[in-house]
Amino acid sequence: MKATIYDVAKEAGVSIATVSKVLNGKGKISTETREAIFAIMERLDYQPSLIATALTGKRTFTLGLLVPDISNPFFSEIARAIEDQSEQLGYSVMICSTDNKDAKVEKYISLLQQKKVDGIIIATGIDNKDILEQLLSKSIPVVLLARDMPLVAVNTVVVDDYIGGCLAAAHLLELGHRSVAMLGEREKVRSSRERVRGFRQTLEESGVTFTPEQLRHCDYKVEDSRVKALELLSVEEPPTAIFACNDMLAVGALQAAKELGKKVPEELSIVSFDNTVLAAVTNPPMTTVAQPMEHMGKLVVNMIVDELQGSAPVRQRVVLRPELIIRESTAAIAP
Amino acid sequence: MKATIYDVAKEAGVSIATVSKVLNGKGKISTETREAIFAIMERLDYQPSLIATALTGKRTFTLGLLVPDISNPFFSEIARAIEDQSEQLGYSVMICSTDNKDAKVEKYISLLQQKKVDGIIIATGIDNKDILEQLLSKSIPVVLLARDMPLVAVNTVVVDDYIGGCLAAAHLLELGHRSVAMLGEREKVRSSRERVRGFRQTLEESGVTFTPEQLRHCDYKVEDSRVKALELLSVEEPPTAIFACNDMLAVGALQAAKELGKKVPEELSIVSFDNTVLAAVTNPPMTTVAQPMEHMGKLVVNMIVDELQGSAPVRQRVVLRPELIIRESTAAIAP
DNA sequence: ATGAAAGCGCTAACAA
DNA sequence: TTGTTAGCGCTTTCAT
Repeated sequence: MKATIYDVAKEAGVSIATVSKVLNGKGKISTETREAIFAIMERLDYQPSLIATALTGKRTFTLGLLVPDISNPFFSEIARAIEDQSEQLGYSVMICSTDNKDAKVEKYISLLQQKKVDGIIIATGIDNKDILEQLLSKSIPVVLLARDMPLVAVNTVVVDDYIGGCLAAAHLLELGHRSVAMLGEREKVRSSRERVRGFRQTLEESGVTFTPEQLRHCDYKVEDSRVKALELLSVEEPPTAIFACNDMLAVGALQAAKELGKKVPEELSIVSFDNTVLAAVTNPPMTTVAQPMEHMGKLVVNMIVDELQGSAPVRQRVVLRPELIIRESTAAIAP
Repeated sequence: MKATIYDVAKEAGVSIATVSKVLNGKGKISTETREAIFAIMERLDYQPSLIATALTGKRTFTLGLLVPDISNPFFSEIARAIEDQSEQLGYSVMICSTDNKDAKVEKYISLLQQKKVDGIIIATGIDNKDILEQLLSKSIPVVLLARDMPLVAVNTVVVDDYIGGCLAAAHLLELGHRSVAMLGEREKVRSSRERVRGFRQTLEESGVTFTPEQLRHCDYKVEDSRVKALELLSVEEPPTAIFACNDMLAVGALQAAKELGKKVPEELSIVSFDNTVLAAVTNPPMTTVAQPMEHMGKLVVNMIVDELQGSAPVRQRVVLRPELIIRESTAAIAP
């Protein structure tokens, strides 16, 4: 079997307490025994059991990450950022794909608690806020990422969706577009609504009208957005630009344009949101409102670890500024 | 604090042994006390600590997953499949992105062992096979996924890369292509070499020559493959088709074609490998050799869990057949 | 049908 | 400087 602290102690002719001390660099231990013990640990290939450690009340050094779907590029990119920072700080991360189903959320949350994870990062939608509130009462650090529940007092890291919408609109306006459309996510998605709001408001401030018919809500599927984009483009006087709420939806718009024989960006400009790998890979490469994913991931694990360290600050809500990345899917309208 | 088994026992006026038994449905317990105990567990919102359970020698119900990079669509899609099957079977999964660095691999493996994961799925490259051999001596189930180390006796799930290469060549041949090129991964990547081998052999069997100059090795970056594709296409008599070793490289080829003003598929056919979301999202959608990712994920966790259940079969190597998905990036050569 | 007690591997007082 | 001992929360004989 694997060597335990007892094996090391016996082999070194000391008590387990001594071994434990050198292991944790605590107490006063003579250099000789310390060295000897290290040597023996090495020789026995001793690895302290984190399970046992955790049982004595210490951390498990594991974080839970709830996302809708880890195979969605946005979340897998975020996950990578979170994993990297976690690893830096000595933590591992457990991924949980919820498909945005409350039932799965509840199941995973309870599982994570049983596994005594040190903190939970929630990047998935939760319809029933009671689930979240109950979790918060459990004295385990929780941070919402890329999701917002303004009515709940919980640490949050989000991008400023409203500004993102503004950025997209301003860019299009600057290129001379006056007739634009938008592809949003389902209505209940808050961030999508905010993007719409910023987009619309910026347009209207420039005297460009944006009516409900110029907005379509889609599922997160290119097929759906393709169809919706087709609708948007098949009217009497089609828009010259489309703002899609995320990269995947923008792909659908791109396909619709191709289907209609419209050249992008010459005949139709498209701007997306997120800046995942998808945006860089389309043809043409997509102009997009980028979310600072690495930064978000880093921040969110730092917040959790800070809270664990006791330096528990007041509940905070960090709002990051998105950034417009101009690539080749947008152009000035033909004169 | 959280309720423990002691709280439940006390509340029910029984011993913790009894509670433990009803918890695990073991031993003989009168229906009355059983019901009573369940009621109390409910009321106290009692959740057994999996840490404590694990310490008594049982499973941790956690699997480790080593991938090069979880933000790479191929691996995030595989991860999703693994997560789903794990969840079905009651396991959680811990992700570890190694960047294909042996040092990170070693670090993560040791960490996973300390956390007493029940099994490890390795979908990352390992240069030094000693690392793997040492792990295998540890009596913890290990399965290699989408990676091959023929010299090591370890359970493996892979796709038949050779056949994949054949499929791509056969498709191109059938469309009339006689002058083709290929974008591979770095030479040390075994699966890439196999794809090349199948591709070349099928061509040669049809009397089509395939020389070393028609093959370029790339890093996993669209920028690199774009450059290499540009080279391939900038010769006297450029190929009429390119087979890229994975979807990302195919994107680079697509960009190169565009840069040269070559229409895909009219003037250049492209076939890729993997069938991740990228292949579906390009313009035109990519013809690709698909890996059965969901199936691979499912299989690999089943193998681990079977081994844990003691039904330990002999070491096996499961080779899945890839499948050609024809989309719009390939066409017959102009007459 | 139920309970007492040992043990899983480690940490943390408190002694010595 | 080092050792003794009591937990942490649960499982599992072995008694009763």
